[in-house]
Amino acid sequence: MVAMRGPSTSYELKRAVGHSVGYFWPFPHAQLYSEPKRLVELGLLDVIAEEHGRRKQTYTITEEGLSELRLWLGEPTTEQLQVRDVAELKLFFGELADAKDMLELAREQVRQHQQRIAVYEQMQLRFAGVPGVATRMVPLRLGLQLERAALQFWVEFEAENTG
Amino acid sequence: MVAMRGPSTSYELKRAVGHSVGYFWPFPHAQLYSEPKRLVELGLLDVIAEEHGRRKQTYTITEEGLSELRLWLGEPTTEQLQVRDVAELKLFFGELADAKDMLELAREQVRQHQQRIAVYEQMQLRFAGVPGVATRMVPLRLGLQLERAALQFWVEFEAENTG
DNA sequence: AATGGATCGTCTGTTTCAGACTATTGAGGA
DNA sequence: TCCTCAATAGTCTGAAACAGACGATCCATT
Repeated sequence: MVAMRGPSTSYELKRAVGHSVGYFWPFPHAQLYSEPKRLVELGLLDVIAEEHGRRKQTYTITEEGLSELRLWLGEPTTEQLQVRDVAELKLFFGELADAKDMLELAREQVRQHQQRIAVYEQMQLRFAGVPGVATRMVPLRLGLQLERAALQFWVEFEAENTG
Repeated sequence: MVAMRGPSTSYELKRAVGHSVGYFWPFPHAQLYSEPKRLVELGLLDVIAEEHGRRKQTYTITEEGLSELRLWLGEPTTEQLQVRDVAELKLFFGELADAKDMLELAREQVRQHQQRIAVYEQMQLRFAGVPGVATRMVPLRLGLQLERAALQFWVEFEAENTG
């Protein structure tokens, strides 16, 4: 996260993460403050303490940090994709639920996924022309694909279960 | 989870969960032992202590538990779908990585998603004819759709970044 | 009798997480 | 000028989630 935009403060990271990774993999901002500290101790980040009488720490990645990062990028990825979706969880109990409830669930999911897709498409548009950002948009495309797949599923489900 | 199959032990749940929800939303089995206890205290489950000299607790859902469950199923679902995928995370740093590494990442992802899809399709086939299980297969379909979307993405990505 | 696999369950320590809480800064209006 | 409010910057706490080692037991084979 750090390296991509040059030196950053935790707050800046928080914002950057907020509308990128954070969209599909949210995590509490407090970690954006505690993690850098850990990484500094490991020698992977440096602090460029500045202005404002000690508040506002700016971090840069060190050479070592960068090579660690690249190492990680080159490692095989064994973890499976995880999907956490309480809607899907509810689906597991479909038999027990009111048909009405499941239908409402589907409708709501359709709404939410449509909305999310709209947001993603907005982002794509906004950054479409900007040079250099192109590669950063790649993960967004995956997110979009997944959202669309989910949307399609719920639309079908709704159709099947409608009167 | 409990209600769908009638009274169960934690171990049975562990297995059942293992090849259903657990596929896309894994969690440690220890919770399958601690949670029921909590739910018993809340009056949502009953213990049918049996045989084996006190080991092996069998749980049933109570009337109250069932109505709580139904209540939950009827509640609006506000949580967004979460996707945790370290491959996608790595993609965010694509600029910094070796092109080679990203290509290998893509290839590996293609492999993994194909394999996962195969497993899901197997499951679908196996339970295709079995009566009563039909509705239980619904969430699987969503999982399958998502996997296919991911696969498609990585295939495209690989194509774009090859030679 | 010994092995080993499936069953059954506990325990420990670490991470993650949600979200409340505190401060500071800077811009704009009364 | 002073006030207020939003944005910025960061800490803290307690609760859940998590990984994974560990301890038992049962049962079928060798």
